[in-house]
Amino acid sequence: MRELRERGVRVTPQRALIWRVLVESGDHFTAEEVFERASGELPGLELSTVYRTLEALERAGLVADSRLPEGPRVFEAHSDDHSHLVCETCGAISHPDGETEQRLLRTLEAGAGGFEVRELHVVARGRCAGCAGAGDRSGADA
Amino acid sequence: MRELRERGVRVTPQRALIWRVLVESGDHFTAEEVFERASGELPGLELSTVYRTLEALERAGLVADSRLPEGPRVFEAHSDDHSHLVCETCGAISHPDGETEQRLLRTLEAGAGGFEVRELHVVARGRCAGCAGAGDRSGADA
DNA sequence: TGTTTTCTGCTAATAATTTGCATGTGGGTT
DNA sequence: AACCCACATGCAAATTATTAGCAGAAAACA
Repeated sequence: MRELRERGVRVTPQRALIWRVLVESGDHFTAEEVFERASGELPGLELSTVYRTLEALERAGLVADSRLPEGPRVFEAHSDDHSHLVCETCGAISHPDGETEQRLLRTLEAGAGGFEVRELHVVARGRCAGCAGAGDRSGADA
Repeated sequence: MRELRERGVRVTPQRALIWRVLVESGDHFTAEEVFERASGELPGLELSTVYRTLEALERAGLVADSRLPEGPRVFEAHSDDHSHLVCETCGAISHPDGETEQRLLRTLEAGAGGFEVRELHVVARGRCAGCAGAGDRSGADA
């Protein structure tokens, strides 16, 4: 867990584990989900510790969080993007690629009349390629 | 308040008032803020009623809500856009114009590899034209 | 190894939102 | 104009998500 130390985050078993959970899955989890996964490997772990760790990792720039239109906050190992594609059919969350993100940013700044964007969060809800292809009409809310 | 009735929303003094508060201000409010403004005119109004009313108006398509990266949900009289420019200096929330929104949508769909976007939420944090122009360095967090 | 600083578990607090229930009322009906 | 009844409201309490306080434990570093 050199990665953490380098960023000035004190390494503890809890932090190393939580970080590993996020990195290995590469997925988005709520604090509760992180807690479930991590406490399997480290019984006695507390949810409040998970929150504090996620906060520490965020301060260090290692983790990012988003508020989707519904449900609690989701956390993920940091990537510079803050854009999410949420599939309403299967629940999967994915990211558009970096170039698309850049285009979104430029598009927005071009049309926002002098607003200087520092941070851009995009959440699209709809159907992922898989679900759209599969049950084109049938699987709409299965 | 014909507008409400037409949309199948039963009209009560509470609902008419809450709707008026949102429409007249044209602004974004938290449930708490709506409550404060409305209960000035209708003492006895309850916060839970505000929540239930906002929910009813949302179901009817008259109100939209967003979850900004921080703070409680904000509600506004419905406009088809779900994009917000949040000024970190003065706190103002504005919208990009409809054309920009359309462009954002097309940009995203073009780059999202088959994801079908049904609803797009964009939140940009930064500085509005006014604040960026005014205190270019001084007013950064005033 | 000792010291200092910072985490962690545990418990309790807070903030935001939702729910249950008895009563009251909008608005179509007679 | 009185009547009905599904639905809304006030009020209180429950839930959910997140944060905070504190005493003991354990990292980092001399």
